[in-house]
Amino acid sequence: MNPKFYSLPEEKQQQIIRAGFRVFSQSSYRKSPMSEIAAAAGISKSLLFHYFQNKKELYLFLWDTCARITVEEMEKGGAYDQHDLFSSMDSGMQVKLRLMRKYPDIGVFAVRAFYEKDPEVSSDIQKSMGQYLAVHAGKKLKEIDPNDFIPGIDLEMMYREMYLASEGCLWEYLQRGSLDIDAMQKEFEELVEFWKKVYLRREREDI
Amino acid sequence: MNPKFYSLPEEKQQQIIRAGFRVFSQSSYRKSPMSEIAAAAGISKSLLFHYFQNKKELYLFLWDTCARITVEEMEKGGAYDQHDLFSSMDSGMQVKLRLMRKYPDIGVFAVRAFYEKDPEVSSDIQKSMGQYLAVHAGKKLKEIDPNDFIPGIDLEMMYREMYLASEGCLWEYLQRGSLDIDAMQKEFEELVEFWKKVYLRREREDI
DNA sequence: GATTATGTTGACCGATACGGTCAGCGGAGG
DNA sequence: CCTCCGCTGACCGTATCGGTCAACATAATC
Repeated sequence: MNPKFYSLPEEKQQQIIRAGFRVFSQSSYRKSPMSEIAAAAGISKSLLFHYFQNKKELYLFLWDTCARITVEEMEKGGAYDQHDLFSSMDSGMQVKLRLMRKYPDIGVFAVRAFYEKDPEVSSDIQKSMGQYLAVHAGKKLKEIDPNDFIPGIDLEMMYREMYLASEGCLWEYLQRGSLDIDAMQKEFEELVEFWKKVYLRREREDI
Repeated sequence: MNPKFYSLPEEKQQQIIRAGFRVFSQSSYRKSPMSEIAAAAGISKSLLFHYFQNKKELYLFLWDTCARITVEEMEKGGAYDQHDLFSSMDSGMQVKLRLMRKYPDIGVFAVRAFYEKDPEVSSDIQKSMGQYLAVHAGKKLKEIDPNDFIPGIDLEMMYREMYLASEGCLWEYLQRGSLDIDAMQKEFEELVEFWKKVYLRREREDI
């Protein structure tokens, strides 16, 4: 790819990246035309080909960018640090939301790219994903203390249940085209409050 | 549309419908070619045009079929009947799962069609949706008794939380291409059991 | 003001894919 | 043998695709 892309004003770089995420998140690789990305970025198709040699290069660049900034933001946001269950879930979601504010379609793009079947790119995606997993694996949650929670509860189910509800929340907002991240954030925080009240031992006693 | 479609063996009708749901659920209306649907259905493009005058007619037929069979199955499954919270949630999900067994992509198709922006079909979709809503609206849940649940719980939050987790569960399974409905059903039942234990008053006392 | 370097585009190319048509194949029934 | 009918491959005109290129605009350099 053309190194001049990086000397572009940051605003313009992000415009192009956002456009790429947007278009590639809506259709498969093969059905996402360069012309559409250029139009969404507000530049000409020629200029897009000036920065990226071909479609594949742009696609893999976007995938790499997606993975890179996700890890960066996660580290910056302290999502890998050792906290209690709720606050680590909270910091993880905060990072996700901050990322979506900057790049609204990054989440859907990541999922689509990961499951992309087109032989022109699929193997590269899988290989790259493997490297990222190898580097950042093993960052686990601190062992949680069962005594913090209401007695008899299935902690694994509780965790999975919270995860699923978070995903469902995200997915529901993604469905409507115009995603209101402020509303999402507020709803997510309400969810966490609700879980604390229901699942935590001491909080329950306050009722 | 050609009435001969209905005199086709049911198996073949379903093949075509399934293929339509599949292709239209993966891309937008404009980017879903008839040739791909025909190939997925195992018939020639010509034959597809023999049963449906054009792409739009097929699309609207699929949308109508989707709405019709959903309502039919919901009624047959007793999802509109008056039950307690958990069992009505359960029967609703059972219907959804049974539908997905027969037409794996019907759910994603419905969502995509509802949010479809293409002017060639969007207005027809919205109009048709309005009619369905007008007919089947107002079927509400029975008033639930707060005394059944643990004291002090926010019932509205509880309901929304359960809804979100169900959606998140569905969405997660949909992401992996090959969806294992049996596993989904099992996991959903586990979720309901978990909720009962955590949210219901008498169940909690059993612990 | 002339010249050069840099950023950007519209027009264009060959190839492919699209929605839709149609003549005709092949098998079953008369 | 003929006729009907389900079904297809080949085809048509057009649109769109990935990618190229000459040229325009703008600003810096001399």
